[in-house]
Parts: sequence; structure tokens; C-alpha cells
Amino acid sequence: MRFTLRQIEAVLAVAELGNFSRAAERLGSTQPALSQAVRDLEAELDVRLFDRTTRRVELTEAGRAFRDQAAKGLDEIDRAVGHARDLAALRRGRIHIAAPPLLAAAVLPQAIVEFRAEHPGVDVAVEDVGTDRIVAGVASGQADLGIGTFQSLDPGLERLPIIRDDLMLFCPPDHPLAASPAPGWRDLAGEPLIALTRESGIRLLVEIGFETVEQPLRPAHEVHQIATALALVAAGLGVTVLPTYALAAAEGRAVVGRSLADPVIGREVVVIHPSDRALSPAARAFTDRLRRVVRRLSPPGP
Amino acid sequence: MRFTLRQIEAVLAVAELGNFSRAAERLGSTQPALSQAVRDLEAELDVRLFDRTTRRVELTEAGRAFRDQAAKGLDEIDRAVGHARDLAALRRGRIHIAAPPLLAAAVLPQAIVEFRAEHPGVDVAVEDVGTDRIVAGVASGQADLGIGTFQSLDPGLERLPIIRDDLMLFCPPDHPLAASPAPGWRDLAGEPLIALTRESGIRLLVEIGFETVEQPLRPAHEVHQIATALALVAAGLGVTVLPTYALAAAEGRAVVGRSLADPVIGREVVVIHPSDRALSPAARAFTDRLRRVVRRLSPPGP
DNA sequence: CAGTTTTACGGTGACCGTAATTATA
DNA sequence: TATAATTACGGTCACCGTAAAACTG
Repeated sequence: MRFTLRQIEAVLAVAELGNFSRAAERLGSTQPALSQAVRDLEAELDVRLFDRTTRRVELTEAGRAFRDQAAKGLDEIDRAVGHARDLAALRRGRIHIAAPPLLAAAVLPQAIVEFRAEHPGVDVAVEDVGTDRIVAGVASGQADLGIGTFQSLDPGLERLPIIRDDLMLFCPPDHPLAASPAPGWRDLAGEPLIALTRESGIRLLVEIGFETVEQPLRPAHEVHQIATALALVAAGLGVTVLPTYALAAAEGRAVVGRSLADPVIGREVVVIHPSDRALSPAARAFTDRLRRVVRRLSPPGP
Repeated sequence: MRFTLRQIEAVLAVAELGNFSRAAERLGSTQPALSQAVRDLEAELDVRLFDRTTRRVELTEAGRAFRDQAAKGLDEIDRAVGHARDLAALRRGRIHIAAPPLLAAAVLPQAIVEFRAEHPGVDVAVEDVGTDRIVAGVASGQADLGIGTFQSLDPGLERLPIIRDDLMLFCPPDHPLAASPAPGWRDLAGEPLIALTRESGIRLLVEIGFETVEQPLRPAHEVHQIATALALVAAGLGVTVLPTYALAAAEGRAVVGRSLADPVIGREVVVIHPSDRALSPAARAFTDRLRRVVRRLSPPGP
């Protein structure tokens, strides 16, 4: 048999108040319960902690030494518990998020702003890197969660769908297709196309689109960054096909986005995390927040 | 607080061994018990402390933080408990003893030597002061226990009898009374008497002895210190009457002690301590040791 | 399929609260 | 005598251990 936290709390309360009855009241217990708790602990330690009569309760020298050190220990444990509860209640914490640059620029800022407003104690760190490094960072535990679209994924990683992200057509506002009620892939024939390079996952989807409608894909320009593609479109050098979330990046430019059908081609934007590690409370909450923000930024109807 | 030390110990053991079964073995418990303990604590904290599959058990980030801090706290409490047990088992401690100079010189050294041999971890401090300061020191708690003979005593102080101390006759070895089979107070008539001054409690007892046999007390010399009296006796200047424990101080001098009867006059040598404070384990042990040492130094038969 | 954790469940013992007793100023 | 601590005692609930089930590699 060992000693218990309640016994130690009893000793501390009695020591502080110099009175079993009042200590019992503070602890929400009864006086006999405290008496027994102190008695049991004294028996356990084989030392009397209090000199007591019915009129006076006072620590012995052994009791003082015990009180001083035990109080420290209890305090330390209380802090450990408090810290854990803070993490659970999102009063503290830290999330490390890995996301591709465009997503990081387009939707994360809003999500972070709202998340931090709700949970000011939680730090959010973003790392805007390429897909391969996102997967690596999450798999290694360096990042708590990753965001993006991943075709084939390490089975050790779990996917939490955020939203379906369909490819859209981006063109200047005065372009004929901008006025089309329902532009389709076939309408792109003959248009000068700004394409991403083959390094991009998006490029593959675009190729699938052209294949589906049995058109050759002949890029007028090939660029690496989505922002560049939009700039070229704004300059009137052609049209491009990009994920929905590029809408955010198109804001303020002379570029409009239009849903692109026949076929609708899209990918799941997901949050990934190691499947053998549960999401931290903060990471879970952020994922929820992110999902809400993304849905709100969803493509407006044509 | 609705969590328990056992739950925390469970978490620490599982964290260290990365395995519920082995942790249970170390704690002398069963694996389901640990599983439940960890589960309960996690529910209490509202945070998952371990990511676990049937193959792998690993701390979460919250778990690591909790483990680090809780381990400190538990360690602190263990130290408090260990310290208290050390005090109880006399592996540590400190006793402050107040005793009159002769007692401090005559019997305490031997008692301390034997006590320290048995309990090397306990410090013993001696303060050789007068009776009034002994009482004051013990009453104030500055000294743990006081030794001496006290006629009337503060009711707040408790007396633990060590031995009865009868007055003895001290004379040179070749003195006629040294050969007497049973010297009495009446035999002192006409002997030059070395007396202590009236400041001494002993002097009062000597006067009572003379009064009892209706002899006048006419000191040949009056001295303050027992050691001085013995020196005068050794020099052949007279005889003196002193407590039994002066025997120890007479050792090695040309002085012998003889029981003094008709009447036997004595006092209780007692240990005193505040009655509302229990003796510390070390003080109790020292009192026992002192009692044994004093009995061993008891007056040898004539 | 083997090893490990989780769930289920029945029993026992620890702790608590009420009530009576003892002790102190 | 009044107040507070201790002792006595009965009940309940938490915790433990056995056994069965679920899960992972």
C-alpha cells in the first residue's frame, strides 16, 4: 500500500489552516475523513506530522519539511495537469502546417486569422513548400498536418477531405468565354493556353481534360507558378485552367474564373496526418476551421 | 482534482517502457489495470497522452509535456516521503539538547558517542547552559529537549525521568570516611566542607541534609563550579557533597565518591520537553540511549 | 497467427460520511 | 461545559484481476 494525493492534500490543507474542520470544509470533505487521511499518511511515513490536541494543530519539524517539499511536488503536478488541460481546451498549443504555396496564400491566412481569434493561445506555423516536402514533413512528424491534393499517398498517412476542388477556366473579363453560360473543355480548342509545366500535378489533370475531349494540348506558354499563369492571362496572352482555389489569387487582377464542365475534373483537397498518430486537439480544431473557411470561399455560381 | 498518483505512475512507466504489459510488471500490477488507469487519466485531462496500436505505444506531444513535468512533481513528492521516512528511521535528523555544564561534560559525551555510532546521520548539538536557560530554551522550542533536575516546572513541560540522582560524599581516597561502610550526614560534622554557592540547586539539598541531622552548615570554602569543588577535595582541603553524576567528573582525580545515607537525598534527573509537542523520533531515541548510558554509570556499590 | 491492447464483468477493499466517544481549555 | 479531534461502523464506489474480444503486423 502506498500513499495518495488526497492524503497529501489533506496534510497541506490542515497545515495551512491549522484546523481539521476548516480544512475539511475547504476540501469539500468531512473532518473525520481528513483525520483518517492524515493518520494514514503518518502511519505510512512512520512519523508524526502534526502535534495536535483538540485545541491546537501544528506541524512538527518533520511535518514542516514534508509540507514544504510535498507542496512543491503537488504544485508541479498541478502545473502538468493544467498544461495538459490547456492543450485540450486550446488555450495553449502549437500547430505546424505544411501547405503548397498557393493554398498557403489563398486560404490559410483567413483560416489562421479566424482560428487565432478563437484560440489566441495557440501558435500556428505555416511552411509553404512543394507537395513532396509536405508529405515528407508530415510523415516525419515535423509537421502536424499537411494540406494539398495528393494522388497516391503513403498508406501511413490518413486523408481528411476538406473540399472537392474542380478545375476552372481563367480568362480576361472581356473574353468571349467569360460570357459563356457553361464553358466546356471543347471550347478551349484554338484558345492560346497558358499551362503549368509537367512538374505540377495540375498539368496532369489538364492533360486529362484535353484527352477526354480528344483535343491536342499545345501550350502557348509554360510556367512554373500559378501566379505567373494568372499574370499572363491578365496580360491578354491567353487563358488557363487552374484549381478553384486560384480564385483567391485572381482577386484584384483582370482575370475571372468560370466553372469548366464536360468533364468536371477535380481533386480532393485533403488534410493529411500520420495515421498512427491522432491529431492534436489544436490540429483537429484547425482542420475544422479550415474546412469551414474553404467552403465559404467555394466557387460562386456562374 | 480527480486524478491519482497511481495513474501518473502508470503514465510514467508506460512512457518509459513503451509497453503496457512490461510497465504493469514493473509496477506489480496487471496490464488491464494500467490500461484503465491511463484511460481514466486521459479522460480526466481530456487529452490523449499516448498514440497506441497493439504494436506501438508512444507519447503524444501533450503526453511528453505532461510526462516531463509530472515526473518532476512525482520525484519531488518521493523525496518528501523519503526525507520523512529518513527522519523516522533515524537516518537523518538533528537534535538540539540543552543541559547543565556538568551533565553535559559527564554523561552526554558518552551518550552522544554511542548515539552517533548507531545513527550516523543524526546531528546532535549540545548547549551547556544554566537551568533557567534550559527551561527557556525547551519552552521556546529552540532546544528539542533539556536535561537536568528541575524542582518546580512549567506545567507546559513534560518530564521523562532518566534516573534518580542521590547526593554522594566526595573525599580523598585515604580519608577515614572513604573507608566507612555506610557514611551518613551526621558523620560530616566537623569535616571541613567544600560547598557550592547558594546559586546552585545542589546547595539547597545539602542544606536540607544538614538540617535533617540538625547540624549547622559551615562551609570551609564556597565555590561556583562542581569541578572546582572536586579539585579542592583532591587537594585535601576538605570533603564535599555532590550529585552522583559528579562521579564521572571525579574520574582520574584523587577523589572517591561514597553513598551518603540518613537521609538519602536525591533528585530526579529528567529530560524535559514541551508537553504539547511530541518528541521527534531522534529525540526519543536519544533519550532512550541517554537513559541506558546513565544507568550504566550508576553508582557502584560501596 | 502471435502478441498486445481494449472491453467486460464480478469481487473486494479502501475511503467516506454519520454517529458516538474522548480530550482540552 | 463547549468545542474539536478521534474512534467506531456501515455502505458504496472505485479499482483491481480474470476472462474474453479486438486489433495489428
